[in-house]
Amino acid sequence: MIERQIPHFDMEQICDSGQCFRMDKLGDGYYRVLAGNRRLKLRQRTERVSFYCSEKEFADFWENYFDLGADYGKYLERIDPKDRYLTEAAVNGSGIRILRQDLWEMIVSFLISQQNHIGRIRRCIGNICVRYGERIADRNEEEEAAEAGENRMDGAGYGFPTPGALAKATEEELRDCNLGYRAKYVLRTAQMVDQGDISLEEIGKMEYPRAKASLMELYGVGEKVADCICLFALHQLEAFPVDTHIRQALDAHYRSGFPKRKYAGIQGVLQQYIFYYELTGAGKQP
DNA sequence: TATCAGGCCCTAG
DNA sequence: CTAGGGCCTGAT
Repeated sequence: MIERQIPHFDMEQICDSGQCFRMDKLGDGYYRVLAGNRRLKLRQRTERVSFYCSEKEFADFWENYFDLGADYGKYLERIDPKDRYLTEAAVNGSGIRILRQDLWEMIVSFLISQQNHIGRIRRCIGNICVRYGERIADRNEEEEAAEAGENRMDGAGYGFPTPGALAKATEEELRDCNLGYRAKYVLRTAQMVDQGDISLEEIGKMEYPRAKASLMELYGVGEKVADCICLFALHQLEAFPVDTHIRQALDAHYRSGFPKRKYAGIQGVLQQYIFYYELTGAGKQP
């Protein structure tokens, strides 16, 4: 187990910020995180965080995943105190971090997220993991899960399916996973990637404008989804996804547009503060 | 019973 | 280039 004192880190906020659909509150400060074929349990009490994994796994993967090398105080300091709305939103969500997630996993997750509810998004993703993912739970974890009474098929024992695995699916199978009309988006995109029509490795090296444009060549990926992928997988903090919630917030508080110039390079972080504030904070109601 | 979710595709004009 | 219809499902 690894223990760390981490400023500006709040697992509950990260869970509810909606970047990751495979992260769960287990209660009593415990959380479960699934990423690719990895699985982590952790516990947070105030700023003290315990990671239940080896030093090596922490250093090789999770430290980077949670973006622990970044000083979010620097981002928060740049917020104009005269902007009361943004200041409140940032204080409200000051423990959010922009996770460094897998590119393919984000592509599929945000294809599924469109015009959809969080609960169903999570179910859909769980379904495709169970059906097309690799079994990853070891015996200990299975026993723990059973004890915790979480035996439902939520995909917690499975890794995220590869492009090849999803490319072999049929649209009907994916519809059975409850994807609805998004099934064809996931299928065609998986086939495009699997056949090498588009290289994820290349996209991973691109700067924001080219990466976004390339992602939008994928079937079912529009501007909003591309921005989510750029932000949550490529860690391009200049990406500023505008969904219906952000749209409403912008209309209400930034009639002349969000001051992207002023916040060059960190707009994505601020978008997360606003999104989380609109969803869970006082910004919820007009 | 309608509406609308963390949109996008496609077709008309 | 812009506008608008259609799309799975289910929570409210």
